[in-house]
Parts: sequence; C-alpha cells; structure tokens
Amino acid sequence: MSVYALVDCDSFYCNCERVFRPELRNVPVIVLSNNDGCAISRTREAKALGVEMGAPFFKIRDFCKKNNIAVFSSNFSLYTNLSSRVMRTLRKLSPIVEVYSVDEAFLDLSGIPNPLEYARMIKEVIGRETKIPVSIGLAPTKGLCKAACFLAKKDRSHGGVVSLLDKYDQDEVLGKMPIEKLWGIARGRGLSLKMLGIKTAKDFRDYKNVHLIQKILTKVGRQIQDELRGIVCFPLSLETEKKKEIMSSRTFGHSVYDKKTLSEAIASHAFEVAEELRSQKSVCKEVLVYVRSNPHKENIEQYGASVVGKFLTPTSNSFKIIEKALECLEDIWRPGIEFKKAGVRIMKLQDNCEYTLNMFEAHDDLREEALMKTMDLINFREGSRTVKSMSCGTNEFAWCMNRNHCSPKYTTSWHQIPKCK
DNA sequence: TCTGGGGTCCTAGGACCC
DNA sequence: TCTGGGGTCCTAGGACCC
Repeated sequence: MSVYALVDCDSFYCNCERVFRPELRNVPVIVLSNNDGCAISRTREAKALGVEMGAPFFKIRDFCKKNNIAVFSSNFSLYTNLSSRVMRTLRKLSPIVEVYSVDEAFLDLSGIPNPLEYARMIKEVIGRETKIPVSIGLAPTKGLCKAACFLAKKDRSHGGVVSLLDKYDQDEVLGKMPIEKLWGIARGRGLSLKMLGIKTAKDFRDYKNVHLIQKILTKVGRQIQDELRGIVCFPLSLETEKKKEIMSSRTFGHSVYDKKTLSEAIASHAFEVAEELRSQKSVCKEVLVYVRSNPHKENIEQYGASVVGKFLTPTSNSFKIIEKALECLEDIWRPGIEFKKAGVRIMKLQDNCEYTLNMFEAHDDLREEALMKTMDLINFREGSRTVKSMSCGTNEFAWCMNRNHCSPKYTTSWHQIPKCK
C-alpha cells in the first residue's frame, strides 16, 4: 500500500504576515484579495468571529475595526518566497515531493516504518524552521489525504496530524464528513449528489451505481469515488509540467473610460504573460483579450467582450504579443463604457523548439530573441518593469489596484528588509 | 465608494471528412 | 413515418481548485 502525506499550511497568507509580526500571534488576522476586494485568508481567530471566506471587505470593514482584526492587502511576493522556503524544507525531509499549490504539497512516505511519527516530526521541523504552522493528512490516496487533512485542521485535538491509513478510521471520518467538503465536490456536484440521498463522504464512497456517478459527475466524479475506496487515480506527479495557458488580468482601482488607459493596461498584461511564457521556454499561438464593466454596479451600461487573435507562427516576443493584443482591443473597445476590468490570456502554448515556421509571416529572428533575453535579464536583476514596452505607458496609477493595507516586502526587497533595533 | 486572480479538466455538440 | 455511418478535431462552457 502507498502511503501519501498531504502537508497543508494553515491560513497560509495570514501566517506569512505573522512571521514578521509575532505580536499578531493569537490575534485575528485576514488577508484581502487584490484591490482589497474580499477576504481570501483568515486565521482561526478570524473564522471564530464569523468572517466568511470571500466576504467583500467594504461590508466587513467596520466589523474588523470593532473586533481588532488585523487586515492586510495581499503581498504575493512575500507569500511565494515563504512558500519556497517551506517546500525546500520539505524536500530535505522527503525525497518525493509534489508541490500542489502555493501552500500544499503531497509527499510519498511509502516504506517509512512509522509514518504517523514521521509526519509529526515534519510538522515540528517546518514550524521551527519556517515559522509556518502546517496540518498533515496521511492516507493511501490523495483523496483520502485531503479528508484526513480536513479533520486535522478542524479538530485540534489531533495535534494537526491525522492518519487515515486504517480502514476503520476511514469509515469513522468519512461518515462524519459532509459531502460538499470533499475534494472535487463543491456546491454544484454536492447538490446533485444530495438528490440521490448522498449526504456524507461515506455515503458517496459506498454508492453502488458507478455508471450514474459517471453520468452526473463525469469521469472526475468516479475517480474521486475510487480514491475514497483506496484506489489511486491521481498518482504523485513529480516533474513540474509547463502551463497550458497563462493569463494576467486585474480589476482597476478606479473605473477607466478612455481607450489610451485601457490600451496601456492591456499592453501591460500582454507584457506580463509574454515574460512568463519565455520563462517556461514556450511560445503561444493565440492571444485572448477581454474587458468588462462593473457587474456589481447598477444604473450603468453593462458590457463585456473577449476576442482571440491568432499568430500564423507561434511566438514569445513581447512586442508581437502586445501588438496582437492591441489589435484585438480595437475590435471590442466601445466608447462611453465604464470599464472595470481587463485581461490578457495566451493559449495554445507549445515548446519553443517544436514549431514549424510559416512562409508568410516573419518569425522571431535571432536579434529579436537576443533583445528579449537581454530585457528579461535586466528585469530579473534590477526588478520587474525596469525596462518595458512604451505601449505599457508610464502612468500605471490610472488603472492600478488599491492596496491600502500592504505589509513590506520583507524578504524580496533590500529597502524593505526588517531592521533589528 | 467598495465584490480577486489564475489555473485545469471534462463533455457536448458542431463542423468536417470520406 | 422513413433521408448513411463512422470518425476526428475543435470550441464553448461548466465545474472545480487554491
């Protein structure tokens, strides 16, 4: 039997903020989404006060003040940096690590004599070396690990580590787990299952009619069911696969009415995705541009549109991608609209050495490639956006987001590094 | 005033081909 | 009444995750 462990950081973004603000330990903390839109991470204390996941900040602002909840804008450069520290530490403790997301990793602990003890040791070491508290779920499949971890977080009496390696424990835990808390089952699928009388994870696991499950929940649903039965459908994947799509989009801090500002926002997003495209050594065949007004605002003309531009020859050249994106914008731009969000997505990615050239379109020649490389190098060394395309404009404030509660870049900027008194 | 951003996977159905 | 059959490829949209 395989023994997998899921290591999941507790309230990750909030606890990243606490690393450099130890006085916030045991204090309710929340972290807001971009634009200070809504709460996306909450500590145990904040949850206990009743702050909901995704709660719009403007609705809970007063409540936070009244209850002394520490509020932070999201500081992603800090979080990704601390995430890599956690992952690095995990790799020292286990040779097989799949980084599943910024705050989660699956480990293969098969063959280790006492996995539960080992998991407790991992939790202790991560806490000591990175100051990030984690919960760990042990089980024979990823799906069961998720359930184990759910319990480890919910019920502190287990000390943050729960094992579902034993069939008896699986029955017990799944029997108490509401169906919609299961990994891969959210509201939509949860509702369909409840129609069949399936209320708990155990009901789902033991439901006999697999054809019906396949029909209602597609192949994925049946795989989740198999995973609960101890059959591995999602093995650990060790090599980091290249992304199949890359996107960059943002809600504007202020509404945008003019085409110039909108173009600059689009160009900036295009610049962003092109840089990431090159960093994974891919090229793209399509660019999608989209814009929309503010769906939450009444009494304005609502508008949303997207359009795809195609390259005859795939490219990773920032200027070509920006040019194509701006062409697309021409098609969907409409005067008189109060724009609130815009974004660029690149699709049909492939390896940069794999494509065939097209006779009728200029391909990226060596000089262009050298230019991109130089640009990437400067931006890597001197900070992103040190050099950029002029079409990105110079006045980001016209469309950039609001971040009124941001902590310093403690770990990624020399100017903001913490000082000892 | 004010409601995030970035991804993946799957399926149905249309278009097209022979 | 009744209008082939089988295959592939592509796309849009739904659902979900973190």
